[in-house]
Amino acid sequence: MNAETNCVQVAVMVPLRRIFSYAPPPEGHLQPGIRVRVPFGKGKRVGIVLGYANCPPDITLKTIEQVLDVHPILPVALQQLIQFGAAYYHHPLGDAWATALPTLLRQGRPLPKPAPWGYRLSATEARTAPRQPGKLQQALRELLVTTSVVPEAEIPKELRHILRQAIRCGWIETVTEVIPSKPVVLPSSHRLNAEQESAVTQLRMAKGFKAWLLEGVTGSGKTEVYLEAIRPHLESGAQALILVPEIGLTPQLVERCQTRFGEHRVAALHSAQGDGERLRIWVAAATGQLQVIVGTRSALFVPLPRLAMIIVDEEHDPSFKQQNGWHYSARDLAIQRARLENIPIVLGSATPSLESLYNAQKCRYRHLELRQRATSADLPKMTIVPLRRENLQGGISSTLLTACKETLEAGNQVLLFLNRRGYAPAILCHDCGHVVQCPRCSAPMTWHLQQERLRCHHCSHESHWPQVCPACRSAALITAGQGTEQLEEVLRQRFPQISIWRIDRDTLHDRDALTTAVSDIRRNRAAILVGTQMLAKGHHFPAVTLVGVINTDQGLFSADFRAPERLLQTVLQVAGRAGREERPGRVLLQTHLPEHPLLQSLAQGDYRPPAQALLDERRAAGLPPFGSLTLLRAEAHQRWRVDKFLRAACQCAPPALVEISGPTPSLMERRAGFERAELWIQAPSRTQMQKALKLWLPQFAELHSARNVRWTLDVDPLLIT
DNA sequence: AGCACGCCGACT
DNA sequence: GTCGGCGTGCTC
Repeated sequence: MNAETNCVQVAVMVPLRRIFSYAPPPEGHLQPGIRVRVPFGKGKRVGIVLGYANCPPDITLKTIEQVLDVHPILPVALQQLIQFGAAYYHHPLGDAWATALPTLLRQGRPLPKPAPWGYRLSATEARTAPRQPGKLQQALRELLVTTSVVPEAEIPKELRHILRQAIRCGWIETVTEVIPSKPVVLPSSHRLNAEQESAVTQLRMAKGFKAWLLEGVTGSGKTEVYLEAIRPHLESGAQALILVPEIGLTPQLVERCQTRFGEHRVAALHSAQGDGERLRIWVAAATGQLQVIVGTRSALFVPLPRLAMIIVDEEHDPSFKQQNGWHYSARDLAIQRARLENIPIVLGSATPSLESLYNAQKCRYRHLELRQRATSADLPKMTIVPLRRENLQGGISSTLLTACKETLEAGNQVLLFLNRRGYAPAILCHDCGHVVQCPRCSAPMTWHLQQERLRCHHCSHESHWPQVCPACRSAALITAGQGTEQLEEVLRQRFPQISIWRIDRDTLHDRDALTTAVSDIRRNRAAILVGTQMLAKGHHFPAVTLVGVINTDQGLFSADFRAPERLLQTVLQVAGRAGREERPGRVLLQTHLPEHPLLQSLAQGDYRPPAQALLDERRAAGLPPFGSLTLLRAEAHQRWRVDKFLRAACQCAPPALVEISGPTPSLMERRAGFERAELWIQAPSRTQMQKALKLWLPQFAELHSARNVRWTLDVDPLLIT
């Protein structure tokens, strides 16, 4: 045996930062990217072949038990993407692969055969003269004689059952691979304005890798630009990938793509689908049968052999960053994928992340702007409502109540945004001030009136309303603060005749609930919508002319340095719900800090000036996107173990490359019964950060104090929780 | 992450 | 006398 081929390197799908070696199977040479089943410990695991290596002959290797694929399960570019992403986020390679593959493939199921793409006359049949009885048979034959392969989608419905019969008889055969048929000319769309036109033209001219930031105010028709930019690619048979932050946004976008490009060319891919359905779509994408995939984070890894363009919609949205397991940013890795596949990528948003704005300013991205709303509706007017000395009812000022009344009387709709579920975010003792805490987290319990339960929003803990104060035994416990449930209650008392919808995770249970609610709302006249984040994203409510932001101040005091940025983005996002169609809208921002410069700037209605101010603050503080940030988080049942580990990690840090602060307790010191703390690691550049982590990580992984401590690295963290 | 081995409390 | 708690150690 060749010295270089005596053992196979396998990334086993376990969260271990190691590659395992196995003796080759009798099947012969295995290409990188092929799945194998290997004996591992007591059991068996699925792994990915990485290549061959020269192993010392004295160690005994187990043998690869089963080769699961004939060809690599992912094309080379995606293999490289996973490799890159695992290295960049310092995550075990096998686990990164597990995250990237659909569940059934991860579990070792064979790659299913693709559904038939089209049909043709079998070789013998094509030569013989037509002799099929019956009109339908004759029609089918004529259809197939004129074209070499007829796509599934072009077979008329009434011929379908005859087709199945003909396949059984053998005079027609199925074709799975896509045969690029005559060039498709897709029906053209409605008119673009000059800005959209110019953006589309530039995007269509892009050749090879190039990143674009498409910054367009809400209602400026970004989606239209995406669709028109990918159109020529689809017409020539290529594919496009559209990433969206949440499942809630997929149905409407998929529908829009389908009406324009044809139902059979477009599919959604997201976690609410069943494993089987997901795999079917994955295979159809991988064989080129589907041309447009609209998907959430994990759809980034779907193989698309003729991929021509990637779109990341709402690129600023934090959902693109995975919060557990492999902490990757689908937006950042999408850029890497575009680079590896040498294709253009578009990041779109009305409120781009400061990272992307900065990259655009540094000319790393080409900047496209849409300043006009596509419909002639004006941007809503924003007004600050000072809350000091206001008489608040369930958190609503009389100013906002009056505005609601006027709006409803005019037959229009009101949207009230409050990013807090439940009835009250806390309950406290009127006598001693004690706040009822979750026993397992350092967070107050939220009161849910309908279910009559106290719930912790950070772990699964629930309890009932306490009889007496746990601290002083007083019975005078009262709710503190307002959640959406309470807001809804107050509004029902105030406007008994008006329909009120509350949209949050507590009122919407299944995945269609939001879509149903949205269409109900659209059919209604005067109505009030109360909701959290969920309501703010993407949906159009044409009759909404008043938006009230109940608790604007929430984002101004957070210890998370990104909170003000998110505040800007969220407020402008909800503001964008108002005054679409031809009705002018207005937005009222309730605040105790009316003079706050950020709010003053935001109230002008433009994103850019306040965003630029925040960017300048970040520069001064040396925070991202200026310099690179990584968090080393640790948690354990005992606080001393956490500190001991983090201090030991500090000790062995490569000097001069990075600046370390901490250990500091996490924003939420206790969560689900774990004590948590973290180290802040800063470096002047991403490159330098990577260099340091590469030297550092293997060392602290070996630390004695690392036992009993769960630790994770979060490179480019988004939420400081 | 699993899964086993390994030493100390409340039960048939 | 056992059943079983989760501490700790390993997985080619």
